[in-house]
Amino acid sequence: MRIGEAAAAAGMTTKTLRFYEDSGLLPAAKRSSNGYRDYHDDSVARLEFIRRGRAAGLALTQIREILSLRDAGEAPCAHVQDLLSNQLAELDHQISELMALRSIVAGLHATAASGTDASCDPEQICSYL
Amino acid sequence: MRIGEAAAAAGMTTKTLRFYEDSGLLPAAKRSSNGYRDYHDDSVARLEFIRRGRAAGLALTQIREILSLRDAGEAPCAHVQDLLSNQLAELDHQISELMALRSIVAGLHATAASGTDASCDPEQICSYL
DNA sequence: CTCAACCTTCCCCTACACTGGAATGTCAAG
DNA sequence: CTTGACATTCCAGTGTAGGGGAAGGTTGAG
Repeated sequence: MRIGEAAAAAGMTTKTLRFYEDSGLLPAAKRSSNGYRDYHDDSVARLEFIRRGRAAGLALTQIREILSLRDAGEAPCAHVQDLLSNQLAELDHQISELMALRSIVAGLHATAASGTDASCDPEQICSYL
Repeated sequence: MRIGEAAAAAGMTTKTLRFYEDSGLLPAAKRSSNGYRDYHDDSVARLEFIRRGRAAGLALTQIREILSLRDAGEAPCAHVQDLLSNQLAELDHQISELMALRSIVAGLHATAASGTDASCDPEQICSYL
C-alpha cells in the first residue's frame, strides 16, 4: 500500500509518516519500482500503536524506546509498565501544579473583582498581581 | 544600576532582560556614557511584575498587553480581570483534560500490571496500549 | 494528449521563552 | 600590564510534532 493509504488507515498525514521514518519510529519502508514507499499492514499496526501511545500522552521519544526494545526482540511490557507508571506520576504532578496555580489565579481574580476604581491606580501596576 | 544587578535583583538573567527589551516588555533602557544599559528601581519593579504574571501562568503577550495599557496611562485593572478570568477558564480546561488523560493512563497501567508474562508477546506490541 | 491525483526530496516555518556563543569593548584591582 | 568580570551586538539553536510549499516524477482515466 502506498503512503497515502497507510496514512489514511492510521488516521495520519503522509507528512507524519515520513517524519516518523526520519525520526526512527518507522523503519525505512521498502520502495516500489517507481520509488514510492510501499507499506504492509504491519506498518499500519505500528502506526496505530504510536497513535495510542500519543493518545496516552507519551512523547515520541518514549514510544521510540518501546518500539526499539520490541524491535530488538525483547518484550517491552515491563518497560511500558514503567513508562506508564512514570506517566501517571507525571500527570499527578502536573495536575497538582495546575491546581495550585488555579487557586493563586482564583485569588487574584477575586481580589481584582473586589477592587474599586479608586484602588485601580495607573501608577500601581495592579499591585494585587 | 547595570544590567547584571537589575537581573539579579529581579531573579533573572541578563539575557532575559535584553530579550524582554527586544520583545517590548521593557522600554529601551537609557545608556551610560560607556553604552551600558542603566536601570532604575522602577525597571526592577516592572520585572517583578512580569515575574508575578509569569508565575500566574500568563503568557508574555498577555503581560505585554497589560503593560501597554498601563504605559498608555489607562488603568489596566479591568483588562487584567478579564485576563485572569480567561486564565481561570483555561486552567480549568487544562486540568480536566489532564484528569481525563490520567484516568486513561491509570487504566492502561492497571492492565499492564495485571498482564502475565505469557500475555507479553514480543509480536503483540503490548496490545493493551 | 492532458489532467488530476498521487508520489519524491528538500528546505524552511510554526509557537514559546529564552539560551549559547562569538567577537569585541570597558573598567577596576593587583 | 594584565587579568577577570563585567558589558555590547548579532546570529543561531533549543524542544515538540509535525506543516507548508516548491520543483519535479509517475500513473490512470477520459
